[in-house]
Amino acid sequence: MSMIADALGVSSATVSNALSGKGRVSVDLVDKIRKKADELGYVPSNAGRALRTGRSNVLGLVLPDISNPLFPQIAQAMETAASNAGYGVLIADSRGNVTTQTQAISRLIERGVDGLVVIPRRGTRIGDVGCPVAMVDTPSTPGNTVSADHWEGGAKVARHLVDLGHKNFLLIGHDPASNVQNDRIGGMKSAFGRNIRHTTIWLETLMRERGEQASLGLIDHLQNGVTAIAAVSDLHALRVLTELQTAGIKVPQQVSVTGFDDLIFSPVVTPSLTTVHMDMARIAELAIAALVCEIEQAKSTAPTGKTLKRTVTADISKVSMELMVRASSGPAVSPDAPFPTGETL
Amino acid sequence: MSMIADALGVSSATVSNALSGKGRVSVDLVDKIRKKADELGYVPSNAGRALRTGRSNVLGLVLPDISNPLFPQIAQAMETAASNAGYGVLIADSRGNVTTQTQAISRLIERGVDGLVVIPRRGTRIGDVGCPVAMVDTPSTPGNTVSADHWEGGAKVARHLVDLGHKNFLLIGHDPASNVQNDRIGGMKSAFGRNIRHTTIWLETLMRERGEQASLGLIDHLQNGVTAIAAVSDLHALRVLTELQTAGIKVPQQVSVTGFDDLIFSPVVTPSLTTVHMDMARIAELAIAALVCEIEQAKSTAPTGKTLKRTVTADISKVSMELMVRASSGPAVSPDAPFPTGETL
DNA sequence: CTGAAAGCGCTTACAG
DNA sequence: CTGAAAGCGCTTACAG
Repeated sequence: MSMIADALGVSSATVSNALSGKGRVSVDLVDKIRKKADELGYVPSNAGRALRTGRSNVLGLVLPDISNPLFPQIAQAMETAASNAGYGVLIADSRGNVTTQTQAISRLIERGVDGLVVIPRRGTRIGDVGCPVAMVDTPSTPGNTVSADHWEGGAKVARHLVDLGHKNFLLIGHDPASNVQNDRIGGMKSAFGRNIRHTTIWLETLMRERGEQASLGLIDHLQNGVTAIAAVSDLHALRVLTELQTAGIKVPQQVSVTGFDDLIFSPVVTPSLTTVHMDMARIAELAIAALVCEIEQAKSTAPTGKTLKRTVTADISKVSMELMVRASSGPAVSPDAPFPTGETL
Repeated sequence: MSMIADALGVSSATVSNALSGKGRVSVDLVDKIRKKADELGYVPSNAGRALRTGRSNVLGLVLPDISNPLFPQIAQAMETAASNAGYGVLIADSRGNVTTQTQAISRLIERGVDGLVVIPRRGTRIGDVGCPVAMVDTPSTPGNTVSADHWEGGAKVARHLVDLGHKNFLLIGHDPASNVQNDRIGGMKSAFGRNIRHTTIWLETLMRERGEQASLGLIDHLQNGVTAIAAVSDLHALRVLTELQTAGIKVPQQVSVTGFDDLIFSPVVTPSLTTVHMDMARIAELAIAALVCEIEQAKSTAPTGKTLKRTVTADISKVSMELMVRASSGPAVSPDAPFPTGETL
């Protein structure tokens, strides 16, 4: 910056003012300075600015464990939203447990992030960490900033299946401690009338009891009259789908299968998976906006002495989910017809 | 820091020396300073340090397009490796095209990263960006720093299938411009003797010609004697697998199917997918190590005036891939037996 | 073994 | 409209 100032015979203060567009500099000088800056390939030093302003323009993104196939969507959406707001994104993986999540958070704080977006591990609460935090989990989680309306999503798939004539459901969850999964399943149940039968199985519990490779016992359920299997994730839906297909059972002719999240493989498998899609871009935008707003306020609070109340954002905290009807769901088999046994049963 | 110094009646220089362990401070003073620092909850300012040392201790990770389901593994491995080396990771998504890749890179540079790990878009070359760059693509790409030995991986699956008696292959790629995919397919072909027949189809080409939903025409190939289908990604293998199953064809009894990358769903589908696994943790470690090494050199180069040659690391630049034999590959159907037609053919 | 001093690159009152 | 000056928090020669 001082090079520009010297080259033009002005002060560095003027250069700073010109480049930041804070006015107070004549138009021609601004032009000359801009030109010179480009010419010299000037790149402002973040460190200098950060030291002076006390803000790094970097946000931290704390993700739960890696195995979540939704991670790409989340990270990409957050990066885009942050970048549009002028922020960079530092990532941290909380690798499963709460301890590493805490460590990850402090590592980010040490790096001087201005705020944190955290996708918490199964509803862990984040204490006060000394900087603004936007939490994205599910509307029912206390402290949640923005998230998809998982409950509504559950209700949507369930209604879709009920409309197709299904009356006997198998609901598949993974982790009974997950708020998101509970909301999805809760939403499904809320859409069932009293003449709908349904049972829920939690894969983690099942696998802990019977081992990783345990069969899901799908066939038994089908013989008990289940005609629709709704999973809380496309990953589980895929597992169900392939297990059924291998047993010679036709989807959706004999059973309908639905998932959640619209994962990358969902549209390309055969039959393509009916699922519920999340508008991650929107969620990220809102989360980042909330964060940036809090950061700005924090800045203005100190000088003015006024403590601005956090804007109540209850009305924008739920982002609607979209039902994607594809090929894996269809009309229920007539309830009178005996269950058509698959060839390898 | 000055608070600690004041509280203890020493200079901030001493506090700095004590905390950084650069010696030159008596043991008891170090102890006292440490204690005080903890007591006051001292967190060193990255900005201050960065401004002074000219290094941010942050690395940039440039990823190609979001749809790559390998992204979680990559990001997580890089974050872990970087974090172990004392670096944070700033992400940037190059969203498809080369222009945004370039923009992403300059954004990271502006944020003051000390180095860049870039997973390039289909073999785009990265020019001089003014900071150390580690590129992870495939050994055959000029300028590649570290990567899995995709060629060897291809050879491994192919050999596995040949050993099972397969003599007629369908090879499935996606993007003919991808170095990685070409190496994988090249490796496969290298393992075929002269009595092996094989044809290759590229999905992107096919879909551009016939539309997104185009059938892969698998049945035709099977009727022409194909007994093994090897894809360059589990995603395509899954597509093939479900398309075959829906057509009533048994995997692996009638056809073997293999993929690449050991994606999250591969072990849980039925039949579980035979695939090739990449040691991302190792690759990330080596990439970060190479980068850190270059960064350190850059630092020491200036004062000493010596220009250290970049260490030749050709011998560690290929990380071996591991064949994961699972349920989707099996013995070839006898070449004499007529192809057993699936029920819906 | 410890301290005084300079300076990394920026921004922001303040004066002119 | 422009400039001189101070200071953000650290580290690093250099003196003592």
